[in-house]
Amino acid sequence: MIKEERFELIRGELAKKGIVDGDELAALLDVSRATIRRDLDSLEEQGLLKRTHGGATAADSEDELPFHSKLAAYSREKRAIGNAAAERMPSGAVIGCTGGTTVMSVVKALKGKPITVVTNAINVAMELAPWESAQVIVTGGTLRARSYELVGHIADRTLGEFHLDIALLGVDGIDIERGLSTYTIAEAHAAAHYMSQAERVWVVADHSKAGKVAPALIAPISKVHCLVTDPGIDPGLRSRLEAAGLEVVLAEM
Amino acid sequence: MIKEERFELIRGELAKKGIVDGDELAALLDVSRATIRRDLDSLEEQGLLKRTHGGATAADSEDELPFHSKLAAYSREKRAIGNAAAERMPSGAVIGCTGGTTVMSVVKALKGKPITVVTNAINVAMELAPWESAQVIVTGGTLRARSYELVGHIADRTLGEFHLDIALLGVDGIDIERGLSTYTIAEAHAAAHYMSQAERVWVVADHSKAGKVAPALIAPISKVHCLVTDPGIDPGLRSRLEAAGLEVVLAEM
DNA sequence: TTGTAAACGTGCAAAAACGAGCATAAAAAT
DNA sequence: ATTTTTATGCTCGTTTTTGCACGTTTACAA
Repeated sequence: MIKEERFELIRGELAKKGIVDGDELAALLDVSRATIRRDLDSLEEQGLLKRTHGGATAADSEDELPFHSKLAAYSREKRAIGNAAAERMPSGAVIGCTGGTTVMSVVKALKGKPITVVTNAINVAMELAPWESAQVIVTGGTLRARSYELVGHIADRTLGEFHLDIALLGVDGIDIERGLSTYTIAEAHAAAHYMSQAERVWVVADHSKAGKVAPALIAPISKVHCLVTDPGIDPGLRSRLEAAGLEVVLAEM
Repeated sequence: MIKEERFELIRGELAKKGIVDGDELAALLDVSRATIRRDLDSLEEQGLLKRTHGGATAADSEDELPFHSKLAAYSREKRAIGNAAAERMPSGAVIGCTGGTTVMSVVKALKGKPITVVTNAINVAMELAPWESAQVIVTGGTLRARSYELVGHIADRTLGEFHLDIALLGVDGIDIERGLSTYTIAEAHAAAHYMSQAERVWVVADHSKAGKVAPALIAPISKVHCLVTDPGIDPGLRSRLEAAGLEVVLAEM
């Protein structure tokens, strides 16, 4: 029996029982405990399980969170932006939220506020689920692979039934000429739909997005009422954005 | 038996009974009282329970994790049921899923299988999000407070647009006379709707639900094709269920 | 309030598990 | 065929965990 074969069996046992015992594995696979320990070490290094004394437990099944990696970038700035945006959010507002890590920071800071949230991002909904203060409406739709956003005609139809006080958008690019943009058409479409249903449009983005243009265009700057970003934004760009009639809020850090 | 295994069983007992006795645990786990006391100390430090003289009670700060605590009750049985149900799930099937911890166990075991899942539970959707093998459709709707289920006319309308191969239901009670039942009307309504859209109905429930009747009735036993449960079910009850034309699958533990 | 029995905590010794190093055996490369 | 690499099992010293003993504290009832 080769190593990979053992790895497979160990993972199988782990999936079946949740907890494995070193002695049992040694007997089951007919190898020494030393080998089992080395195997468990390897598997732990791959993040497939968590070692304990005497065996191992299933790793907290956050196997592939494509968001965790992104969250690391500018996380300080995102947190500050989240707090600033949440602070300015009026109680009782009906808010439409796209997905995205910056929007998630705002949602986290909104905990406990009496608001209504309409969203097509299930991670936003999950975050608010334990809090009775917020009423949460999920649009429904098809879950985009490796994302947490719902898209398609179901999402569109549901969103069309709501009037929003504020559309809260996270974007990948914000530019004077080209306006708001993001990486995928589906996200751009959802963002544009939120804007069309909303009284006011707030954009949250760290300063690295300012001046950038991503492939999928959403809308011109003129449609945006407020941008919440961090103090790292270029002052000249900020002036031009304000000259375009956009309120720019700099989060305190 | 390793320490983590004891921890899990202690949490399970706690979730089942709400209060545990040190002597009972010592007898059940076949370790000394000193070890039990040390275990309880550890678990208290993790905030998973509250120590008392002679044992421990469930921690009351369940605001943050309304789900984790529930998961502990019969977690071994639920995992076994999840594996058994997932194994019997045909590739490519279109499955409708309610929420509930037992259904979540099945969904976790379905990782990597090529299936289509229609669900009104956002935690189910979150679990499947990283896996490209599954196509996930979320019904949308209003998020029930402190739960992860979407309800209301949006959920109904979306669900009505789908034909399901299998309705996968988690219930709180399954009884010969009264049929399937659950704790809230909203959940019962959702479950009944899944049933009406599905070719076949599978119910997953640990043996503690067998013979019980919860307040909100869903449907009679005759509408169910298959029950996946654990070997702890009363043999007489099992016979009567099978006599009623229901296939009963006992998960291997 | 006071007595009593059960439970608690601490110190200590035994047992189990761990990590590191080394020798052997198998596999791969030369 | 021989060398190099890799994998496995074993030993030994160290760390962690467990069980027991004993004095102290707590809960319950008279």
